[in-house]
Amino acid sequence: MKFSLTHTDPNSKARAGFIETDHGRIDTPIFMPVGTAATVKGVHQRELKEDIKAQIILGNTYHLYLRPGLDTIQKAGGLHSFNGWHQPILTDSGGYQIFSLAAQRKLSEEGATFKSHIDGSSHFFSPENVMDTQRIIGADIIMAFDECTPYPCDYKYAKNSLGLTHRWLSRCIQRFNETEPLYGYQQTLFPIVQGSVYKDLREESAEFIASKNCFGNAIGGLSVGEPAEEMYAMTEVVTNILPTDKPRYLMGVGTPVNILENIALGIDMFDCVMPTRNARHGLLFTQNGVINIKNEKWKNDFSVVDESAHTYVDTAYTKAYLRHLLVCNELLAAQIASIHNLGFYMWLVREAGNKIKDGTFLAWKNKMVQQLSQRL
RNA sequence: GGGGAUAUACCAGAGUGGCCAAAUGGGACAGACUGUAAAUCUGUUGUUUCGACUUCGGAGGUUCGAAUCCUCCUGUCCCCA
Repeated sequence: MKFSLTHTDPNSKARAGFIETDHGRIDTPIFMPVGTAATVKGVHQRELKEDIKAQIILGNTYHLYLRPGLDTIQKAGGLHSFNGWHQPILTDSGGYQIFSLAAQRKLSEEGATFKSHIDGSSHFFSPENVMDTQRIIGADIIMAFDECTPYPCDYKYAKNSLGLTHRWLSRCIQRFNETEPLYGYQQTLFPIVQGSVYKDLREESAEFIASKNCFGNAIGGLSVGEPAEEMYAMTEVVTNILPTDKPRYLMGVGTPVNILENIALGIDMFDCVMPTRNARHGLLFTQNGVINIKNEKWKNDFSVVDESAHTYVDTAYTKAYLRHLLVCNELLAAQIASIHNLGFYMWLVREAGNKIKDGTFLAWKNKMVQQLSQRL
């Protein structure tokens, strides 16, 4: 696996480049659609590749471990073979589930005990078995097992949690280095910076993570409810420390504006459920602002979904029709809206890359940030 | 022709003397959603100058007090002939 940084923006810390993996190339900056349960909800792999132009998607260790289970994934020959997506995949480790399923887990030095959200059964995740599990799932990029702290989070908790995440990271790296990929292609491990919204903890964490000299580095524990300004402040603190010659992944971010602002701070990789979840709930992202397609105002608007036409659905259907499908709770609504939103997100990061390459990123970003926040 | 039932907000439907401007669904209208327990969740849905005011098919009556009890009228449904 190889990361090449080809362009840096003279007016900001934005960068452009590409990652080469055994499943293909990833241009950065990149957005990675989230496909928790081995599918990006509502979207065919073919649409992901050909219409949306996704280059890498996510999967989730916790969800895939519970269903269909590791035995099935291994028999399938790994996640790529199982779901028919033969481009790069990244798996989250379950660290986010420590945050989102907090009521159903117990943390210890050794690891985390979970109650399954499906049937209530108990399961134990440790840095070691999460590495083994991600070997079996077989993603190209796998994530360290961390604790994603909530917001707000008091300093003492954040500090203790950070220590645990760091100790877990050392164990993750050791296990990762002791094991081999199962399916004949390379895997790489990304460690995760934590530290909540505390500058000194973020600095400490970024330095520790950088010292591990992994292929790429991630920032976690943000976009969990904190004001955007705090998110940006923490990103900046961390990107000032992380090495420039390695990709930086800001986990779970975000809105189109969040993505542009964080690209400007030197982030290369993003993922977020927002384009797909909000699509299912009727929110469309466009370069002129956000549309709540369920609103009555669109009932008789027979203009196309999005004149920008980043994907075929944008001109194949009208706003009035998409609104109708959503109001009727038709499955096609989720599909159209998801393809649209993901196509828009992919266009956004692609365009950001183009602007970085031709040196006009900052002005373009500032103009876009104004437009994107509008409510249509 | 005889007997019985029923009428509640946009719809369906609870409520059968005061705690009722009226449960609950649905619909409608808004809002939320950031490493997915999410095709989910939340709010509003008579008027209002926020103190009140006018409502439960219509008219009248009983009562301190009526969606609730009584009388008549109107509509709808069911059974028998």
